[in-house]
Amino acid sequence: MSKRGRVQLRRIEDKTSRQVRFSKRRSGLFKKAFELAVLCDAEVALLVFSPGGKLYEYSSSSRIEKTYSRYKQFMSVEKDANNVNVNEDADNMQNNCEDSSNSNILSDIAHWFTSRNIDQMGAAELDQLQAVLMEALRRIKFKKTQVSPTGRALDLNEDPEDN
Amino acid sequence: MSKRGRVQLRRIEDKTSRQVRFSKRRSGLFKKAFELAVLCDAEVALLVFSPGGKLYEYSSSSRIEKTYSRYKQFMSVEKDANNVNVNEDADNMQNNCEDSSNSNILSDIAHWFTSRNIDQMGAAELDQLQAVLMEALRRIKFKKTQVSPTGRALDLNEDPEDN
DNA sequence: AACTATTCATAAGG
DNA sequence: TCCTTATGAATAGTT
Repeated sequence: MSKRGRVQLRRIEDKTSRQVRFSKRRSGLFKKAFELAVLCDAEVALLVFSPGGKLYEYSSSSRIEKTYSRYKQFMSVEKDANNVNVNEDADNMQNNCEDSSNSNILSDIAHWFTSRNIDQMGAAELDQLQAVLMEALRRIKFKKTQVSPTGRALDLNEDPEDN
Repeated sequence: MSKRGRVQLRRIEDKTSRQVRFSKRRSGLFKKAFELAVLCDAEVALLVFSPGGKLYEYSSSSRIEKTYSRYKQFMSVEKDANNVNVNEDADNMQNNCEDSSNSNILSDIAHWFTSRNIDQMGAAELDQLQAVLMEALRRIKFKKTQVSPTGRALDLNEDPEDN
């Protein structure tokens, strides 16, 4: 008997034993995830792809998507809270308004995309999404008239009103 | 000394010990997740919300979003495979292709929006984002010609065909 | 937060 | 893949 139990924390090169360890550790991990959720009343979502590309999932809530939405929302709130007026060089009231409108629109779109699949949308939702996307495009165009980081001035189909 | 280590698999009622258990088990779980990813070369994403609403996350890939996109894609492929032709009135090969392309584009856009703030993008990124949005709009329009759940056919006059 | 008795997870082998 | 078992790891209860 050689030494058992010890673990070297690096990728197991032998394919067979990697596969075996994956099975064992995967079940252990999912068990722990489940226990954490039950014992501690936590919301847990776990996604695992095996090296072979097979999917294993666990979610303490009804669906992974639900937890992921909560995650996205959490992140966007964090971002909004941290990001308050970072880039202030050539700003004025109007500029600030533009910027925060951009952020809101982006959040809205991100939320749209993650909460719904386009394949499941009806005509009304498609209309709404289309409107939001077009608005986002409008803002991008506007933004392009404001900045030209690569040096060259960008052509503008909207206001030639730069900082 | 009473019996140690033994676990009853149900919610811990005492708030303090639930909190303590949560901390301990959470770090154990994250460690295991990390080890599985490294040892077995798996892709792992883990989201945990504590009962108090605090977020803990781990992803073996660069971002949770990436793994989630893969998950969505996996699911939609599964769905296609299991569900062969469920809503099939006017479908053909091209239709199916369109649908899976939609999913991919949505994931990409969602990822864009959540990983970057438009205010921080340079011209090149704005170009790229604009292209992606326009492609999304194109697909929405295509979709609209296919379905009209509310009865009416939808017109499409907007084409932000410039840069 | 640190300790320790105990249970749990699992590596190696069959 | 499943079973066994020695060993290391995790952790519940205590301080």
